[in-house]
Amino acid sequence: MATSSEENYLKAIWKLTPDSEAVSTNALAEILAMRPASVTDMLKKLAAKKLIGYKPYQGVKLTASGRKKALEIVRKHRLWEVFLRDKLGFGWDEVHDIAEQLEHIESESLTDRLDHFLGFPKVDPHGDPIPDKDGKILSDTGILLAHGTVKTPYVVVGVVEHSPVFLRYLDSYGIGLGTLLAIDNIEAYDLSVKITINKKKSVLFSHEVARNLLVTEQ
Amino acid sequence: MATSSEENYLKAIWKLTPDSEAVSTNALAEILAMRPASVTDMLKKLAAKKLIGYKPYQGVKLTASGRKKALEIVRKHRLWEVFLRDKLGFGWDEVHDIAEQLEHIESESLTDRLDHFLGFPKVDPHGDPIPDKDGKILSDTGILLAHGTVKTPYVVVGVVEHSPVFLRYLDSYGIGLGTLLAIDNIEAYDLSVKITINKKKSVLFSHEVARNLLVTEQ
DNA sequence: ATTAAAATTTAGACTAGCCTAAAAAATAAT
DNA sequence: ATTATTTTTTAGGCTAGTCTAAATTTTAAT
Ligand SMILES: [Mn+2]
Ligand SMILES: [Mn+2]
Ligand SMILES: [Mn+2]
Ligand SMILES: [Mn+2]
Repeated sequence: MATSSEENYLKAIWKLTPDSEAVSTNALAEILAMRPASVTDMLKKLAAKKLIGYKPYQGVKLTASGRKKALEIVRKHRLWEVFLRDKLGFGWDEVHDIAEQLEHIESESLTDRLDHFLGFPKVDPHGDPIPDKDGKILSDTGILLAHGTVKTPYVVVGVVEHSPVFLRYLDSYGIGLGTLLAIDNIEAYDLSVKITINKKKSVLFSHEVARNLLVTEQ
Repeated sequence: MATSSEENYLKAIWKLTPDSEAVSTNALAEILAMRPASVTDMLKKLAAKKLIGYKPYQGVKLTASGRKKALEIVRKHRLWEVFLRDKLGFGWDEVHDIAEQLEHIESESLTDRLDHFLGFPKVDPHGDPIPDKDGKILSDTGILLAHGTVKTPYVVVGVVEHSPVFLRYLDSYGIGLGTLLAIDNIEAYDLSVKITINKKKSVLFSHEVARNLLVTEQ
């Protein structure tokens, strides 16, 4: 029904406003790595298909059916990421690019059988929640480690930044989903943080790292 | 590198002449369900990329690199078919259409990990051999049941016709890869065959069915 | 050897999806 | 309230991949 390109636009709009606020043409062009003029063209097509609400110069919003479609793509993307890691042994830094292709495979039964095969996972390898068959999706849990308090025991539940280079950096410290972290202290000067990983080694992270890690207490 | 469309053309050429004979424009148009004029256009593009040898009015042949590329697609297609049946539980009548999409996913490591995950299968759900990483592929085994002799014990190793309707017809008789068949007799009038399935029930098949079943002795 | 038929290519057109450059509208600054 | 800046849209252009209709070439039939 929808082309890969259309699906990428819908997903991008959803990512920018999971709660269906208005999104600007430039913001879309930015994350799609495309020119604003191209975005305007596509927005007209999506509007003609009633997948978005679009008034010139006013930004766009997903319609109910557009949001449903976007969540289908997100669901497929995240399920495939789980498959790639759990079944094929890819690292969390490798799964995204391949899932970008796999998310466009069209077959409802494929998606549902995959979900079943994977044991109905709740989150993907980056801790992001996986929408269910009906498009229901849990809200992201966790706070930024950068907003955490000293001495509180935390567990990593997700990442904000998804770039392979960041993920591999975390790998190099043995940090992944489920890793226990505690803040030893926060340096007032540059907000860098001293962290104890898994109750063992203590290391220093920049604020940049701390505000890209999602954690929950306990 | 190659587009999905280009890949489909290369695969179609390979299917028409696995041994790299010349293929006609019309034959390609036929199996690609496209117009000859469109095929001519694409042949020029493939020739420019040195994937085929093309002389106007003379038909086309795959070059070594074109054949390699074609076999990569066939490898991916057949591996995904195995995945869909073995891991997700799809029937052999359902896997082809989904594999038509999955075969275009680009990632060498994905293909190789999938192969490993599946236990390096030798044949796909229809009995067709799966090319290895280097493009080596076994020649099809088996003879047509229609060419078989009475009373010889045969085992089904493949199908010629791949249509879901034919495959489901076989399902309805409990016939799949590995099923034991014996020809009780061949009717001289219309070449219909009386067959014993798995040494149990005996049924009558048209010649049409018999020449779409591949079997080997014993 | 001509002529007829079939196969193939060429010519011209269309859509999707992108682009650049210019125009228009909205927003921010004076 | 103008003017300047930023955002967005319009206009026109390009490529890939398809199509129809017409021309050309090859093959088959007389
Ligand atoms: Mn991802
Ligand atoms: Mn993810
Ligand atoms: Mn197939
Ligand atoms: Mn097959």
